[in-house]
Amino acid sequence: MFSKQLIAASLQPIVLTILSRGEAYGYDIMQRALDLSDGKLVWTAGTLYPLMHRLETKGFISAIWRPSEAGPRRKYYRITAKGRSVLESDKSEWLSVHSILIKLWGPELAIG
Amino acid sequence: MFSKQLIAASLQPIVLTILSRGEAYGYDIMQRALDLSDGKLVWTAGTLYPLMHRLETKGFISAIWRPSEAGPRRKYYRITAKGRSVLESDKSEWLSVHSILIKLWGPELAIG
DNA sequence: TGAGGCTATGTCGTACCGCGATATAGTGGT
DNA sequence: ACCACTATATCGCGGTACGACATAGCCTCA
Repeated sequence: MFSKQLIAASLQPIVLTILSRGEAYGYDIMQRALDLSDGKLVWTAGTLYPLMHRLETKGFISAIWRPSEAGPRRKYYRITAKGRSVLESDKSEWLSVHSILIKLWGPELAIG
Repeated sequence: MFSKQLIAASLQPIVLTILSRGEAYGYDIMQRALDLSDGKLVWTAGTLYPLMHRLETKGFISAIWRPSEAGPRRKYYRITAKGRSVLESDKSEWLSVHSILIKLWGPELAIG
């Protein structure tokens, strides 16, 4: 679907944004990303869980184990204050690069 | 400046877009990217030249050596038909991911 | 003459990361 | 009993940004 690089660039902002709306567990986050992208953001467990661990190690999110009503226990994540600040800078970086691309893809005079 | 991942996601589209306007050599491409990003896209030689070699190997660009009027000889690159087609799909992938992010971040950011 | 700076291209090593493969385990349907 | 879905975890491979280093031509200033 999307290139490895594009996935890499959008993974963290998407996960942090989802968590900024409230706590969620890994598998749920995968499903939500799949839904809101019309099936285009196909993450696998080998992609998501290592990312969640990295985000936790860096202090961007925190985790709590909770039993499920039906099925295996779940690890619920919450975004931290540090995570929110990182999300804001991720947003601004993305929008900055986007504006450069739009400028490039616009009229021919975009390049000196 | 920008995260490694964002750089990785935008490098190829930016280089291919610049070359879609006409031939250019590596060092020139670095300078142009620096200019049109107001100094934010700071690529180094260790980033750019291996990329150019990869793009050439993949058949997205082709190269011709030419002497410089003053200074070392230059390797001029041109985008190929395959490269143009890759650029189009890069564009559409980027815009697709962008629209997902904008949707996530809310309509107020879509205006700016 | 020569030292430093800019242009111009190249390679190597390190660190990081997406992702397929694999493992483990609880629950529910046929 | 078997399969599918849920849920988390780890390992290894391949790809890649980037700092460090190497090479070389040209120009300016002392």
